[in-house]
Amino acid sequence: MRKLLLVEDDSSLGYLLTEYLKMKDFQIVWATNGIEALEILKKEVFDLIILDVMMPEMDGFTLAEKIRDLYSSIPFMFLSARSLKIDVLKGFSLGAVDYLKKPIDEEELVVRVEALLNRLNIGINTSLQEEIILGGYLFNPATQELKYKDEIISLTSRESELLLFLWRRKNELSLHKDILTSIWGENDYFNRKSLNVFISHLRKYLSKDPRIVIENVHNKGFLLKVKE
Amino acid sequence: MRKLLLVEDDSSLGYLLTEYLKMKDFQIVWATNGIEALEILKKEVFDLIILDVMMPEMDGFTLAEKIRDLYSSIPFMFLSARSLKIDVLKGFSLGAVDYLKKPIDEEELVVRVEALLNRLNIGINTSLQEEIILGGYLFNPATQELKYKDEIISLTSRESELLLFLWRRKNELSLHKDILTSIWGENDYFNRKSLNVFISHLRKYLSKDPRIVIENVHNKGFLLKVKE
DNA sequence: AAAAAGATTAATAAAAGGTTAATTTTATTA
DNA sequence: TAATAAAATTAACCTTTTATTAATCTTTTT
Repeated sequence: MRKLLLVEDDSSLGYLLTEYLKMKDFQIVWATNGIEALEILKKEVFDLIILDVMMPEMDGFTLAEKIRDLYSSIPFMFLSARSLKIDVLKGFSLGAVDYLKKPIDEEELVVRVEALLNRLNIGINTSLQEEIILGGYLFNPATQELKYKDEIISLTSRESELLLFLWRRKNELSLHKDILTSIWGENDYFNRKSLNVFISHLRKYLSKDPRIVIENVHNKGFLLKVKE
Repeated sequence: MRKLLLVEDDSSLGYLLTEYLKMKDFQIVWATNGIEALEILKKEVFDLIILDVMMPEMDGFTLAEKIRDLYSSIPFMFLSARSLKIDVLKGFSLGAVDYLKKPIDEEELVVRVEALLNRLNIGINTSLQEEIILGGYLFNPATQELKYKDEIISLTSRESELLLFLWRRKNELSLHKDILTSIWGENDYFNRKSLNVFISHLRKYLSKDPRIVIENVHNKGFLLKVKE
């Protein structure tokens, strides 16, 4: 889970943002001033810090400088009512990854934070084609590859479609009828024979991990079981 | 040097931003519409794309979708007079790294672009010498040259475009459909035959380094694998 | 035990892919 | 503008891959 530190002295805005970000599945710690923020940073690790600029005692810019010097790798962004150009430029010159002008729209804040963390964590060359974890196997439906340790098994289109179909209903029964009409287009005697052949292929490929099994329910269909 | 593609139909704003960004030591190419932008992207590599949202013919959101599907690794940001929340959210949901509301302040644009490039991908897409490292090869899409040690292979335009296309989606599947519609313009039987010929050429050129291979996924597409 | 359904391996034919060469198109230059 | 060169497309031919069908054996159900 992504963990954020919010530094905001205004208690109503602080509370609102904290609750909203929690709802959006962020882990969030709220500090009400700079000193507290620095104390928290000594003990915990964060993915991103969100700083208000105008705060009593220590303003956000000063705090950002300290954070940058002490923990240079943690990205931070500003929230500010001061939307003067000079302030925005100052924010970025201190190394901010973003500068949001108040009034803050919580939804916009969330999508910006997500865009930032996605880029930062996952990196530039992240594939949109994701891999499915299947016990000790990795299955990539886009490239039709099934990996087990160093070994790569190239699946055919039908094999890949069938495995994906079963995986989407894993631990649930997939009816012959549904598989055949969805993948083959027609539910008849010959296609059903064909389905048996492909089930057999998949079982062979998946035999390296006993936690992954394709079970038959007599006269009903098949079932991809993924154990614990 | 960092290389940007600006897509902006308004000529005075386009000119202003182009000149300003040049002054700030960016290499910048300005396209006035989506079609032109896609043509340029076939031949050149960029670190960041800046898109206007409201444009005739093809709007920025539609263009962004195409860019994301074809060249998933290039970050893009929006410039827009439409500051409605729904537009900002749409921009980020398409995968934008930032969304700036017009009127644009050039200085703020520059610091945001710099912050992005510093954080995200310094020198990932365009290296200083503009050359792409491909195992033991150096590929320069601008000069269409592929170097291996002392040897220089001159690629034709098609060969170069195809290699660039595959490289931008390296280790991911590039669908026949996407390659053909992007490079040939039309996805038909004959162009697909032609594609096979060019794949064959590239494989021959790239055969000196076994870490670089072009794999086929039957009935789906091709995949440039760059190992370790 | 008989009949039906399922599993597995192998054989076959169709489609897709790979490669080289010939032909057409496009660009260059004399 | 005609001759030449280069590039892209099309053709021809061969190889590989794939889905289907067949053949045979095993399991399940009644």
